Formats: sequence, C-alpha cells, structure tokens
Amino acid sequence: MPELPEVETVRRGLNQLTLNQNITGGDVLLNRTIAYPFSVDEFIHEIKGSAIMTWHRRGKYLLSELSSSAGYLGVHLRMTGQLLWLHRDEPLHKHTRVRIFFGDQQELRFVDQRTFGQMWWVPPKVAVESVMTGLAKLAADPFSPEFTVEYLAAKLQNRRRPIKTALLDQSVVAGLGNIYADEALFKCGVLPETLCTDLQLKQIQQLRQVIIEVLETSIAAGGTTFSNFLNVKGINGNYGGVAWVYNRTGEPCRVCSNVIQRIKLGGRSSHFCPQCQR
DNA sequence: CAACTAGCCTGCAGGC
DNA sequence: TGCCTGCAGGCTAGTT
Repeated sequence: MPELPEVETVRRGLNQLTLNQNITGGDVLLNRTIAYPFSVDEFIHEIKGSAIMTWHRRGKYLLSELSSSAGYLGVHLRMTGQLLWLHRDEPLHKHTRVRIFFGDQQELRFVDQRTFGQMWWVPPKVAVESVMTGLAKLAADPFSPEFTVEYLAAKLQNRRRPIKTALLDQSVVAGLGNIYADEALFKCGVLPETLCTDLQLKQIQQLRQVIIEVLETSIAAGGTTFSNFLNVKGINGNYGGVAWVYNRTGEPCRVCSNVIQRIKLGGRSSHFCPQCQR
C-alpha cells in the first residue's frame, strides 16, 4: 500500500528515468484504469507526441507535466499499483493495466493487482483539481511550511472522532496511510481511538513532529518493505523490519515487551501497544 | 456539517 | 486437496 514515502520514492525514480522522453504511443489493457478521459483511445491520442517534463507529487498523487502545453498525466497507485520502467520486450506481468511507450524500446508499465489504481489525462488550461477531483480536498503536505502545529490543531479542533481516523483523512494531512498513521501514533504515545478533541496541544505538537520523522525515515530508506511496494526499477524498499506496531498483532512491543493489540477503527486495522500508548 | 459505512477488487491465509 | 470466509486498504458515494 503505497503511502507518501513510497509515492515520493517512485516520483524520484521517474524524474531520473523518464524526463524529456517522448511518448510514442501506449496500450490500455484495463479500460477503467483510465479515470479521464472516458475514451481510452483519446487518452493515448492526447499524451502521444509529448515528452515528460517533471513529475510532481501531491499527497499520494503523481502528476507529470507534458511538454508543448499538452496538459498533465496523473497517476494514483492506490493499494497495489506499480509504475515500472522497462524494456518493451519484458514479458507482460499478469496484472499489467496500462503501457506507455517511449523511444529506444523503453516503456512505463502500470501494473496493478487489485485494479484500484487510476490514471488521468488533464487537458491544458483546465484546473487539475477539476479532473483529478481528489486533489481538491487534499490537505497540506507534511513537509510544506503550511503544515504547522496551528494548522494541524485547527483540523483536529472540536472533532469527536478517533485520531487514527483523522490521520487517514487526506483533508487533514496529505499522504499518510495505515502503516505510517499507526507508526506515528506509537511514536508519540497516543492511542488510536483517542478523540481528536481530547488531544492536548503538546500532543498535537509531538504528533506533527513524529509524522514528519516517520515519513522522512522511510523516504531515506527508499520506501517500505512491509507491503508489495516496488520502486520504478522494481526494487523493494528497506524501511522494513523496523515497524514498531504495524502488522505486529500478538508480537511483543519493541520497547516494553507488552503484546501489540489490534482494533478496528473506521473499518481499518489499527495496531498499538497498550502500555506505551495512552 | 460531521461521522460513519458499503463497495470497489484480487490473492492469500486459515479453518474445516 | 478444496471450498469457504475473512482480511488487506485508499478513496468515493451514500446514509445517518
């Protein structure tokens, strides 16, 4: 499940490999992967002939600027999406959904087992948020100057919902998913079911700090291994092994040896240490 | 408006 | 061995 660090890792890889490469064509193997436009033929037609200028990231969304003012190419990996930079002769993976062809027999291949991943072509002179509608409600990026304690406190103020649920809400903080939300809550010693309104300002300060730390650590390591994440070159990250609580139900806490517990919040698993988190 | 839930989808683990 | 159930979870749409 790619979260901000994995998406950022992919972005950096794409910026190393795909810049100034001219799109010569493409093939859509699963139509509903293309969220816009409705016609997959139009999608291929519109991106063809352009070069990739720069890849940007907003939350977990990837956006590439197309040359000659040809708009943008947008990608969301959702849970199992992978972007792989391959030679075009590479045998097709079972879950190949979209292929984008470049010169020198190179290919950007979108492989996605669970088919939730999406791609968009955003026409020029159109607000990207109007096409990639998820962008419209996106909160500040945790690494932006905008993501201050005051900003986070305002988002959590008077909210009677669990902090874990709030952290997964992309309009509260952009880029967190289930892994890093659990890890951040462990690191600041807060139970996932704690209501937002019950958090002290000091705890929100800590929370902001650990969110940034946890994400930075993972980016530095090239993304997580405790998912089937692969970077653009098909390599797994190496954040793995150091998860404090995520997916460690029944195992001893790395700090106090108490048994890691799991509860469901908002239909999602939350892992925590009942001793270290209060 | 806030909070919550179902649904989308495939593969895999565990029970019997 | 094979069938069944539950689980994995980002995001949207719909309900309370």
